[in-house]
Amino acid sequence: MPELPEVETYRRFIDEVAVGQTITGLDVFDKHVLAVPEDELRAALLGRTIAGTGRLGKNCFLELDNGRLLVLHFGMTGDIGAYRDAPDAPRFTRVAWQLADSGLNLAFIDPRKFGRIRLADSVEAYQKAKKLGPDALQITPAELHQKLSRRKVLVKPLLLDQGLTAGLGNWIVDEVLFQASIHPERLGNSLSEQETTALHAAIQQVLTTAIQHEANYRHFPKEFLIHAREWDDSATPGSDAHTFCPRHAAVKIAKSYVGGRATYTCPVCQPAPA
DNA sequence: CGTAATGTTCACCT
DNA sequence: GAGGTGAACATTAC
Repeated sequence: MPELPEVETYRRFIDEVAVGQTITGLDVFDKHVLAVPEDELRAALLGRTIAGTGRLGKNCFLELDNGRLLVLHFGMTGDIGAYRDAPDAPRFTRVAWQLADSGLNLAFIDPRKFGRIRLADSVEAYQKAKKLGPDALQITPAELHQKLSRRKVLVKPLLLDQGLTAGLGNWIVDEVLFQASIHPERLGNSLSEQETTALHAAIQQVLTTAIQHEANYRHFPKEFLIHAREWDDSATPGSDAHTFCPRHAAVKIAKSYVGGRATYTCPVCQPAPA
């Protein structure tokens, strides 16, 4: 799940559950998701109070009272949760933090274990170390245009590149390109300023809409392409209406692979480059 | 049983 | 260096 809107939703959850709380315990059920030695993590966290939260792209920050950061990246299947008693720990909880005041445990849940937990000295240091570009909600139209226009690369992989802008994932890139009527195989340097402007507006619109719906894709507006993705089949068995373009009732959404990733497009809305 | 999967990274090739 | 391709990671769910 975790693209920018999910991570923002997790951040808000952590903000409500954990800010102001002191960390009194760390449970590591599977150290595979730790990118720092467990001892170091324990020493850095125990007794510290969570002063606030932050987010950059798909990375979530818990700001400690000494200025350091606990950084959560959720990989492909990560999630966040809370529980009071050990038997109630969500399935696939890999790490949990005991919060003194509420008695709750904050859970890092990750079935596939591609997520990672690390420490950082500051957002800037982390951003530099991981070579992350500006957050997808912060990048300006001019910046986006400049970055795209310098590269002779397919626009879809470009938008997925966290160094160009941070936070866009596979589903959202497809949605954004559909909303902006741009084919994913257009080259970055082939986009007009007008197209980049439309792209920027689509990024803003899709992300803010997704966040409003707490990243629950099934609640997205019906003019969103996302409903054409295969996973919606299981949500609405027997119906195939959703496999058509929201703007062209007779046009089937096409599935292909761009940059090695499953890609959905409307052949009419998004004409392939010559 | 086979297949695909929301992310990231690295090796290897042109 | 730039860009493309494919695999690997670990595991579930369909």
